Amino acid sequence: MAEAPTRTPRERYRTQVRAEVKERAWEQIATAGAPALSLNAIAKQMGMSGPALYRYFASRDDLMTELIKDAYRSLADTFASASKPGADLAVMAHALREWALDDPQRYLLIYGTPVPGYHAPDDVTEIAAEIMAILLDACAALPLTPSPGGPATTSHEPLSGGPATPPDGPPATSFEAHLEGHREWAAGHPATPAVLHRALVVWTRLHGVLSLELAGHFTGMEFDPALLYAAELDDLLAR
Amino acid sequence: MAEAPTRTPRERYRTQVRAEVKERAWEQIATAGAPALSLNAIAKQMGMSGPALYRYFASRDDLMTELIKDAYRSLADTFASASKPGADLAVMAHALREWALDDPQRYLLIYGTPVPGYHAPDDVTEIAAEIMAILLDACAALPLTPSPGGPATTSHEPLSGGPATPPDGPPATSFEAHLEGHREWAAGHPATPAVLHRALVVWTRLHGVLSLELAGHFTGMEFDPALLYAAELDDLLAR
DNA sequence: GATCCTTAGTTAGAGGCTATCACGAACGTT
DNA sequence: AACGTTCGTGATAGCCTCTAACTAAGGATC
Repeated sequence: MAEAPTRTPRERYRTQVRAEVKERAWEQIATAGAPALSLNAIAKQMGMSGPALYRYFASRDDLMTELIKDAYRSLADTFASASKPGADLAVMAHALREWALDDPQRYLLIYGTPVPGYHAPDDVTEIAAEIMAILLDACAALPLTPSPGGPATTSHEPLSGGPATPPDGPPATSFEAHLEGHREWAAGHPATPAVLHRALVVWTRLHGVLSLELAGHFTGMEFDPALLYAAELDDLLAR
Repeated sequence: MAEAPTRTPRERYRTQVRAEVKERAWEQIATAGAPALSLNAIAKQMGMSGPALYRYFASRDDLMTELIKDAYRSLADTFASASKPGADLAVMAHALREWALDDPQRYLLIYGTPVPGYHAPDDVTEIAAEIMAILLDACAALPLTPSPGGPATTSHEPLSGGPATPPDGPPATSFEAHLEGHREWAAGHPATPAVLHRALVVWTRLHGVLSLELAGHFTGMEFDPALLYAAELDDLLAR
């Protein structure tokens, strides 16, 4: 979305064309899915013929990765602005859902089926890290009150957070112990293993509900996905 | 996978060719993704030219939906055989993960990005219902021991299961109350709202971890997804 | 066994797509 | 005014899906 500051009228025109191409691309993706995206069709829509667009995008894949980057950027921005005031995880989760429902295919472009060998370019993983940092902040700011964590009945380990394990205490579960030794992905962020665990769980659980909802796996069922999402969020905030 | 019992040698040959086509299709999907599936390429691989395969599959989409159905069938079968003895949810979850990792694109064909307007045919939704029934059985058989559910500190509602709400008691959370009025999707299954909720949560949480892992979103991070999956499963079994 | 019908496979072809190339036209700069 | 850069064109090659007409082979029937 954010192009370089246009100077000459030529650059101005160029960026304007690129933006229009992307716009039409998003329309195509929203209505027919990413695989149906066609540079050719976009060119015809814009009144020019076929190969003209190759002056603006090196290839179809090039356009795709740029769209993916824009999607990440958009997500990071909405995430950032939702966490502005007090880093409330609840409003972030709500913003995430709004953003996803606003354009399901955009969400799925990021979190849906990838092409098997795909490896995201560096600038994209940077934005992903930016998103993760925001999530970590929000999880670190979370009041890790005791709440559940009664005496563990079996070998089952509750998510840490009980009275015996304050937020900055030692890892309370084996996975958090594992995280203590594998936290390079959160390097630069002063988060305890419990916070890392919390962030991962927030991510996977919200994505789990959202993904199935967007893919239409709840359509036959009559319950309201929003309530399931809210229940999961509630459970995440309760512990 | 399960073709009709072949009688005449002609039918025999026909089903054999169809099976080989599907096999090659799965190879293509596994290596290049579903959008790259090409009837033409498969035909050439099999030594015949172009349109020959249209005698066996009405269209590319026809082949695709049949592959999707087979994927569902395969998942339902592994699920069923994993729940045979005592319907242990843990072994089912493990079987699910094994099945998914065995062919990520097959999993993603079911649970990944769909084409926007897609509506699954009836025989597919039937298999999906079959899978859900197995999951519901397993969740109903779960020992819903008290465990967490201490005094709810805020307005947050724990997943029901505390001493005050036995498995067959009244709904303990607002979402479960909602489910009580929207349980047509589990019609024919004598499950309490708490069990329905549990089934949905098992589904979404395991899918959340699995989906992100298969899509490669954990690759940059050094932790072991298997342990996160195990931790989530543990948490599901603990309550 | 000869006939006939069904099925399997062929080539040809329309129309879509990505992508490259060579050419002409417009533009801004010098 | 002349020049080099940039933009758009048509032509072309090579994929793809899918239809149509034709041929060859298989099985059933008389």
